Amino acid sequence: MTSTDVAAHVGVSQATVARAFSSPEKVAPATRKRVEAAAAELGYVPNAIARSLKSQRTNIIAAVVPSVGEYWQSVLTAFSKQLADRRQQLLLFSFSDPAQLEDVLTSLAQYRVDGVILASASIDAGRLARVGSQQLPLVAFNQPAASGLVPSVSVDNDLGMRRLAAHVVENGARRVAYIGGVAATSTDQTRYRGAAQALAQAGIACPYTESGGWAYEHGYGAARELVELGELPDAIMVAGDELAFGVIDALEDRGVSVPTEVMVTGFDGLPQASWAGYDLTTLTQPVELLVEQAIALLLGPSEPEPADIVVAGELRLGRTTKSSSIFESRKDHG
Amino acid sequence: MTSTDVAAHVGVSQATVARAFSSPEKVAPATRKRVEAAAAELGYVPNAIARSLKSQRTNIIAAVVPSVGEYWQSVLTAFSKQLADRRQQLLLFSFSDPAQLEDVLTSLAQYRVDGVILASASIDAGRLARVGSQQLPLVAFNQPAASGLVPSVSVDNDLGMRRLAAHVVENGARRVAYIGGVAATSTDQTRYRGAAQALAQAGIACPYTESGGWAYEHGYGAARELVELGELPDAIMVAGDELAFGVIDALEDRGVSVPTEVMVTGFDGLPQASWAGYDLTTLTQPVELLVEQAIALLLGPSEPEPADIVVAGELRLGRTTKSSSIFESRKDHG
DNA sequence: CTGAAAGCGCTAACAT
DNA sequence: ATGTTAGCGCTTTCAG
Repeated sequence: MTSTDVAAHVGVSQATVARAFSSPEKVAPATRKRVEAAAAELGYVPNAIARSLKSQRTNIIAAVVPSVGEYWQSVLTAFSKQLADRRQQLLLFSFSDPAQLEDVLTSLAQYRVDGVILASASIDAGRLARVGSQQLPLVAFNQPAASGLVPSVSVDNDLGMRRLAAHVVENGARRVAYIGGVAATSTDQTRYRGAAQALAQAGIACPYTESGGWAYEHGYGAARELVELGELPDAIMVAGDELAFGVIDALEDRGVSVPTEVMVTGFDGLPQASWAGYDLTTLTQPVELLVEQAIALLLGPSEPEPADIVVAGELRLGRTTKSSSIFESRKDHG
Repeated sequence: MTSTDVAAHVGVSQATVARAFSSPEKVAPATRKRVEAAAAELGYVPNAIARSLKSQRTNIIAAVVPSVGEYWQSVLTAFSKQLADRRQQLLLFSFSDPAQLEDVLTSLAQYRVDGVILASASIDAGRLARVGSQQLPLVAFNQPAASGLVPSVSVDNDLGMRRLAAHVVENGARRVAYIGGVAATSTDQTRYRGAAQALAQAGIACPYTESGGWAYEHGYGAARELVELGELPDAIMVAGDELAFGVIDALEDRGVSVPTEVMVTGFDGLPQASWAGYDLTTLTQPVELLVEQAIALLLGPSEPEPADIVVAGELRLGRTTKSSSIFESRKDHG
């Protein structure tokens, strides 16, 4: 079914049918009705592919997202929703291994999408710069390393970790351990730096342990090792919520109670952090807002130099740090 | 950058450049090298949009998926991965409200995708039939109601619930309650029927409570009401894992211990079900396998009549039902 | 093996 | 307000 078929059926030119759909105001109401009726009858729908070829706009935004991780899934959902509101579609490119990225970016280039959201901590600066040098509108999502190279939107990792650190210190923590995700990523580095610096100001050290990933298992494993080494700190600051869930479960499996013996903080503000089972103290990322900004950067007029938007998150106080009284009584006795 | 530009640069015809990319074997090795070199230098990548216009294949599969729910996110990830392996892209259409479905299906039609995955419990049979009558290859994912109307792939809800029911009965449950999701959906109905029938065979009733959704909060709310009504059963069978997490947390928040006082079962086998914090007894859906079958149905030769594939899940025994001893001792005393 | 030429279905001047 | 016409970048006969 093409516009030509409909045109023949109605007895107008193909161009009129096309206009009836792409700019209805340019066609007489009566003609438009007849065209619409015929289209409905014949089951005609304009061909977006053909339209794109001519107009050079696809109304498709590509999202390059890691295929795993609770956090990315929530981000994806937000993008998909907000893009739908703007009549854009989301073409999904997920990858599990940074090595696949090359392929992904190649097949992406073929689709002449209107813009790309690059959401992954594990893209190195070199590649980023190369992608950024293309024509294609691009925005890096939550990748501190992208700052300056390409337009980017991130949560304020530094501020967020400082606030979490301040909170555990207020709650009496004197010895703090930090469990990171993947040390090579800029997100991990930025978060750790924020925590370490804030704690240093309170005269507290913050030894870093790399868990090697961002998933539950990684957190679980890292915390188990910490327990086995003995010498548990007052608080464990964890680089991400999913990791933190693993940390909490590992601790409690080994009889270490949270927060009575050890406080735990996360980062991200996943829905599950609010679930009663964990009720995690964390830094909630304003995902909707971040996504909104990213889309604005992508679809809006391109700035002369790459904009870097940093949005503050919100401290969520859960029961994994509610232990001021415990520490105060400890101090009384110590 | 077009094939014509590259052709001019190399000194061959545009057709040769196009062939060098779409069917390299039809072009002399020497020419191909020169074309490839020029393309790399000029940054040329074939335009998939233009290709699709001519070839009538987009290599894009659309997925229509609810925008919320842990389960759908895991399904989406599986699709995205497996489609990438087959060099297909995933165009995502998410919707939060069944009312939006109409719009979604319309914009979907414009993109002339090669196939559609319809994954949502809340599409009524009428609409399904209408969509199915189009040209477009289609597969319904985990929608028992679709069976017979359009090709479909689902987990064996009935068998799964029967096995869970058998398990709780073996573990000594004599009074069982069922917490459903959305009663109007075929998934909910099929699961409940399986549980109710299996329990009936053991002479056990299975009163149904609708929680009104599939999210954590719905499970939490439904369980809270159950507790407030008093009269707790030996086991609560829940229609989905995410609901079950809410149920467990609601019970424990009110001092009802799981599984000592009440056993809980889920359905889906989300990653979180294996997390130590919940360690839920559930029916694990073989998501990878389901997705594989769905893709095969979509991309393979179309059958004369709609195929309905039903795949059995796997029983996962967690600690939310490990309580045989408790019940046995109760029986001793009762 | 390579080139010439005709479209795929639509948009956007331009003309009427 | 509508029709005519020329492409968008590619694939694909058909010749050579």
